[in-house]
Amino acid sequence: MEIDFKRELNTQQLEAVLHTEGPVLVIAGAGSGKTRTLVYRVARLVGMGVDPSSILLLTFTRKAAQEMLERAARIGGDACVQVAGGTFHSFCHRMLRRYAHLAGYPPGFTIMDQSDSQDLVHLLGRQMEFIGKGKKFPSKAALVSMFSKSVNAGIGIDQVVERHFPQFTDQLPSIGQLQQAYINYKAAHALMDYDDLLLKWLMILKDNPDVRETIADSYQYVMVDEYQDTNSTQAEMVYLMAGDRQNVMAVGDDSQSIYSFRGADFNNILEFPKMFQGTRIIKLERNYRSTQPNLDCTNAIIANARQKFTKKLVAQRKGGHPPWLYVASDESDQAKFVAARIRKHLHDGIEPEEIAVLFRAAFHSFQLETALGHTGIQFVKRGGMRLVDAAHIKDLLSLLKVMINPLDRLSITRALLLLDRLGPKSAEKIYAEMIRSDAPLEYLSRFNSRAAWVPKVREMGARLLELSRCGGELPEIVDGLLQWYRPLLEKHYTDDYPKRLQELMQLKAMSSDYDDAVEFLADLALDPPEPGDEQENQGKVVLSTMHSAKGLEWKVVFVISLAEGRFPSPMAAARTEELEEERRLFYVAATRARDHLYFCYPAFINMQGAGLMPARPSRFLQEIPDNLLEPIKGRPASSQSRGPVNTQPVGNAEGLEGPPAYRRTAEKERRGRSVERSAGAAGFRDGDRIRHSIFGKGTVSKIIDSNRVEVEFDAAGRKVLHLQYANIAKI
DNA sequence: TTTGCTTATCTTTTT
DNA sequence: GATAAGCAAA
Repeated sequence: MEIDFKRELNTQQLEAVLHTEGPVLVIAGAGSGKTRTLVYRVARLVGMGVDPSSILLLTFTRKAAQEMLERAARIGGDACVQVAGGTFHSFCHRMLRRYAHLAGYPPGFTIMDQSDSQDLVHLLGRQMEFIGKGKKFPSKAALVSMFSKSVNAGIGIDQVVERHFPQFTDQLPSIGQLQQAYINYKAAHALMDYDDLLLKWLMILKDNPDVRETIADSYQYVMVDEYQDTNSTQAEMVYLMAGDRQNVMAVGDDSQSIYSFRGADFNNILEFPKMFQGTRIIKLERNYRSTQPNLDCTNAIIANARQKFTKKLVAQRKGGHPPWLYVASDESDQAKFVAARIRKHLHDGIEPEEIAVLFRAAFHSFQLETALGHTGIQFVKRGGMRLVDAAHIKDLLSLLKVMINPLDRLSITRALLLLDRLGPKSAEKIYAEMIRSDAPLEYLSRFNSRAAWVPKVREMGARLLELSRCGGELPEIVDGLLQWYRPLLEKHYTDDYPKRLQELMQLKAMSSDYDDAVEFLADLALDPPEPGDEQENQGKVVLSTMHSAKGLEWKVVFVISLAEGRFPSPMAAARTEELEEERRLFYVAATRARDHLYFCYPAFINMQGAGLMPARPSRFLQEIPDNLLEPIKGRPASSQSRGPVNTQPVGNAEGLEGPPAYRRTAEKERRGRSVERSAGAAGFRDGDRIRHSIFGKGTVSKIIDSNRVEVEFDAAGRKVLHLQYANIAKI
């Protein structure tokens, strides 16, 4: 798509600022050309002779970064693709590979993705017998999100629990202990989770003026997209990397902040001018995407927000039609309606990839998926379950991980459990013995005991050993693992193994872009493959969660399941802050449409346990004045009227609004915190011989301060270790 | 110790 | 409808 220069430069302010230096904040509404502004600036700078690799462009997804650079290249020349950056996480990862030793990690650290973190927390929780007994305990997902919130908000775990998980207040001591165990384990095994990537890099920037200088020198211009979705760590990082030059350009929209659940704070965008003195603020308030009737409606949605936002959009396009509203009799009727409408639009000549269906949670589209299947309409689904979370993918990856690091406890256990008649107990035992061995894989390949599964274990060990020694290309290695795994796959997933096998082949294909398994695994964690990554999504309708729709647009957009109990999410109903975020989410969803916008909700929804229940329209839908929507008549059988009419039947949606269960437990007495820090007096001296759980034996070569020592490992080289974290002992 | 069966629980959103 | 915990039997 060619970029329309006149459009870009419709404000003189913008034109002026594109040439100048210093901090700039672009506050821009939906469809106002935020991304274009960045693209244009990159192109302009490179066109003016700025070295592209000195421009740092930080975005939210890697795909967004790529797309922007390609667009910039079309205006500013091919050199634009050399611009540095990507996602915050991948950028931090690159920096840490270089500087991790400054934070006490070896450069060969391993990245944990969300599910790795959950698995680890689960394991540790079981070990300390917090998880597993009859008592009610937080799910591993809840625990991980507690730990993450604690890190991102910079507050203690006790406050996180009190504020966001009051139902678990009585278990605070165990939760605190578990958090400490989690932190210790990560440090001792050179593991980093998503938060660590950001945090450790920030720490290095803070503690090392020389690194900070080097970075500030190499990046003359720093640009950040979707600034409303950054957290305070990211904001601070940007500040430090900008150095004295303060050439930072941030672009965002405070009314589109939808990621606070993972630490984003849209106050960042409001505080930007305070952080950077002399910030020029540009507001883009013209909307080039939607038509005025659609915009009137989306403006009405956001107008009800508690917090007043900084701008109101005016459409630049003429004509158009107000959003349609369809009240389906139930979810299957909703699916049929959407499928039929999609068919109509396709018939009218709209390309499939110009049509999207958006919903709050991944499972809301299940019925639609079957309906589309019946009508033969092809689709891709974005959001929800990721490929890398599927059991068979994890199985294969665990084999690869064991090959790289035979002491990776979670992976070795997972791999061993694949074997017949080998259960958790035996796996633990084998692992315990492997740790003590000098060559764990060889040990595995000669494993001896009286159990029936011994030959299988040996076979597995031998295969892993052979592949790790063969020195083949990565795809060959993956193929070798796959051949070993295939019989197990077929046995275990008798009904759908062909599909799973195909996905494994896809994984193998992806690995061919890498020389190194470590790099491959890191990328899988940071940039998990999406179904729509390749050209495959051409010619297919898009089904997407509202979150995954951010930054995208389509000609035709359906927003479905807008019923209380579905949207806003019942999980968010208890807290006004979260409800406000749901409203912004609705705003994001509705502003994705260029021409045709549909809202749908089923008059009856299936609630877990309760069966079919009458549903009211979402509160956000009810807030929209009637004249801004155009109802569509449904089938005769369905109740078509909008509004509270549907709530009259007995046992209506009131059940959804009962007091949240935790209120009751929250009242319970709270026990004092008893999280204790581990004693700090380590007493190491120069020349001490020590042993580290991962790096093996070494000699202390330098005492840096009371917290850190430098160790010369016999095998693993020189490392700086934090005594607080590292698991080392004198020998 | 493993497995297979039953039952409960619960389902946001994602780098 | 998927996943995990609980329990009984091999």
